[in-house]
Amino acid sequence: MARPVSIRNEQILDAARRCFLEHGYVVSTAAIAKEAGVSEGSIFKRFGTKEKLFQESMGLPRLDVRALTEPLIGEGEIERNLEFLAIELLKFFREMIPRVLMTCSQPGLGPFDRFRNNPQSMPAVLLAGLRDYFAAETRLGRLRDIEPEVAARMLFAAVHNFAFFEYLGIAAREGEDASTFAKSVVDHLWHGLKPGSRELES
Amino acid sequence: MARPVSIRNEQILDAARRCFLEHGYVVSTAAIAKEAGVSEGSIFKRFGTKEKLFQESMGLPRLDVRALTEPLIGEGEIERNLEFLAIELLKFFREMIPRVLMTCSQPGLGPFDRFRNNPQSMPAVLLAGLRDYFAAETRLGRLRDIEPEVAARMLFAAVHNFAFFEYLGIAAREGEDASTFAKSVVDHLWHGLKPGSRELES
Amino acid sequence: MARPVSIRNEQILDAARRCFLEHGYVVSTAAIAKEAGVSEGSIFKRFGTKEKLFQESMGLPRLDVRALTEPLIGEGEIERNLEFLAIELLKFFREMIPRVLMTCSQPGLGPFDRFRNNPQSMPAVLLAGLRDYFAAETRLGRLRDIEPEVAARMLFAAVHNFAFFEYLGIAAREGEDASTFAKSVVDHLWHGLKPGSRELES
Amino acid sequence: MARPVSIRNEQILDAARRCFLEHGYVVSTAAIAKEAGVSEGSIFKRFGTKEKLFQESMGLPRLDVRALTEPLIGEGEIERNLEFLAIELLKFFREMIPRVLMTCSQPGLGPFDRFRNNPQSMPAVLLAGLRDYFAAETRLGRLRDIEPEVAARMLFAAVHNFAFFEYLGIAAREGEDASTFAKSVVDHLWHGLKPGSRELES
DNA sequence: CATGAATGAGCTTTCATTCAT
DNA sequence: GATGAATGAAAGCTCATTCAT
Repeated sequence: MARPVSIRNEQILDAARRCFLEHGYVVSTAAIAKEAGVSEGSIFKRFGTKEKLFQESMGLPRLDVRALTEPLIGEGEIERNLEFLAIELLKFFREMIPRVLMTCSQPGLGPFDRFRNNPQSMPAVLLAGLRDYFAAETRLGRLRDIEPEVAARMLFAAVHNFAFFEYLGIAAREGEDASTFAKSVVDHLWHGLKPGSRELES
Repeated sequence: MARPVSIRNEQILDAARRCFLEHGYVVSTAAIAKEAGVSEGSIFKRFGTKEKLFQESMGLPRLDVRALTEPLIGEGEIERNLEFLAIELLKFFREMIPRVLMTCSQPGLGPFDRFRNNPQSMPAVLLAGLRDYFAAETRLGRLRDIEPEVAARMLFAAVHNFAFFEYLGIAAREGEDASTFAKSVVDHLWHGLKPGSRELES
Repeated sequence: MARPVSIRNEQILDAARRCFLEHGYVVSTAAIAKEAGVSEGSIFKRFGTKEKLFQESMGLPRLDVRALTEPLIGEGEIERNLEFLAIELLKFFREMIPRVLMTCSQPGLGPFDRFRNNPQSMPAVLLAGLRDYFAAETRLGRLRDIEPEVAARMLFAAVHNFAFFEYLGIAAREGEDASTFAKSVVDHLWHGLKPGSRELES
Repeated sequence: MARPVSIRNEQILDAARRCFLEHGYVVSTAAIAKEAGVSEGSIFKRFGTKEKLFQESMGLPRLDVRALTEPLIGEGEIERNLEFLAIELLKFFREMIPRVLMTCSQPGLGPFDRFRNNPQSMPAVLLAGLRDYFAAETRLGRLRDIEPEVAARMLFAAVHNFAFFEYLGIAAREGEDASTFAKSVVDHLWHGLKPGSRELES
């Protein structure tokens, strides 16, 4: 009986996300409304305030890391598994990093409250998932007796940094693509830097 | 003959830095003036616009990485050297990261223009310095025949990530301190993850 | 469907005109908003900048002088016709002069650009209209063989000066009203100053 | 014994006049100081406020019209005398008009208070001087029995209008110079517009 | 439900004026 | 006397939010 909704929330959130990422929090709600093709009134009917709109549009995606790692435990070559995980992580980071960086600009709105000492926060959960994978493989003897937290962190950090530099346009290495990077990182992580360590393999 | 200058630029820049980092770019110039203990007029006399003030106050510190690495080449244990470098990097990142993140919130003012494809940008120079150190040690045979770019990036990434998580308050590991972290990272990077690689040492 | 417009542009322009004429360009937009009974925001929504508002509110009225002169050609007594034109011109100048003077205060916004060497500008068109009337009457032999530009200019100038003095409150002659002034001017212009020229009539 | 004054008031007033005439009252005191080559402080030491500076720098020049007219009474041809007076008036108006127009923009500062109903004001005095000349010549029978106020006003108005249009850049007539204009005006004023009035001369 | 006109608080910026030297 | 650094009040303008339709 009532008039049906004709504007989808996603339509507004997508536009808001584009605007915020391009211009920062200071972009005007009028600009967002125009980008979304709706009236300013509609935005406020739905989201109440600009802050709420910002938070919702900058909401972090989730990655079910356990769904990725569990099938790998004890299966295949570890190096291949790690490369696979690196690539998957990278896809995720490419989406996440711009949003995290943008929200960092608004302390109080930002991820600070959500992240601070919160083991349920997305990065903490993600890291825990990786750590559990390394722990499982260690228990199976497929890895040296390492600290799984540290190994997980190093893989995570390498990929995070790659995505971060990519986003900022920092030219770390000429024409480096993601898969080459993943292979190199895993190779170095696997064999270590110590001289002689690789040669002993044969 | 005229009234002498009684307000140092640093006094304003420090206040601006504190305000921007605490509240984001949206903090008002009035608040900055109050924090600095000067009039708004004085701020604009010195810096012209809020944008300029933001850029100057968020200006990135430089780290002379070669001054750190050069004395290390061929000297002492590599692992100790890497731990030392990690700690120094961390000190630097703790200062730099908040500024980079904050400026990322204002595309157009931000580091984007300064970073994009610019091999003279601070992160690129820093990374190059580390790479050269790894290359030098490799040439001396003190490292396995690795890709120095990759090794440098992995160290850089690990420290960067540590500082990043620290800033965001992400609880990666209970009560982990910097020096412990550095030791662990270097240990894993040195020996690698491959089973058996450490035991062969003895 | 949206809220209907409830503020007419004229409402703002009239208020702006009153304020500018009373206090000069330096009057604040806040004062204009108050005078108009609207918010400052509404003024800027409509006119963009104070400059634009000034220009629009000080826009010069037009006088269709040909519509006035054409019915007069060859009809009635010339002296009466000229008195009629003087009175009409005066009405127009009373509205126009304050605006021209006010805009002269803002070189760059003022009438300078619109007037300079522009034969389509209001004063030029007005003068041309008068000149054509004098030329037409001269062709009909109802005027001495004069230069119509000069005659037109003299009538125009006399009325312009009357309005100018009136606006500035310069007491040129005790208690002189417009119609008396018009009669006197036309009389002197018609008969000239030369002695004996009038007496010959009878 | 005391330090001698090293800045002349004229230096400041000239600069102020140039600035006000070019940019209007809104020009900043800083700009005036720069133009004058002195410090802002010095301006305020001398003139107290911007308003006072404006008024002093826009002060109207005086013309001793009686000194011009009295030698002419009863001497030479009237037409030549009137042309001479027109040219002298024009020189004066060229200096005066920009200042009057500029001050009109600041009601309250402007000439309003000085002009309003003030028979001692410069324009009133000027006009009275001209009127007395016409009256004197009329008494001598060298003019038709006219109203001297009106004749004076017509001459004054014609020259005023010429200077006014010149200042605004209004193209009244192609390539008209001052002396031609003066001759034409006096000729028309002298002989009048009535047909036949000239021919009777011979 | 959707609109966009209207608002007013608050922003950045300017600038006349003061003051320490 | 002369300077120009410093001020702070107020300006022009923006924009998140409300509201009448």
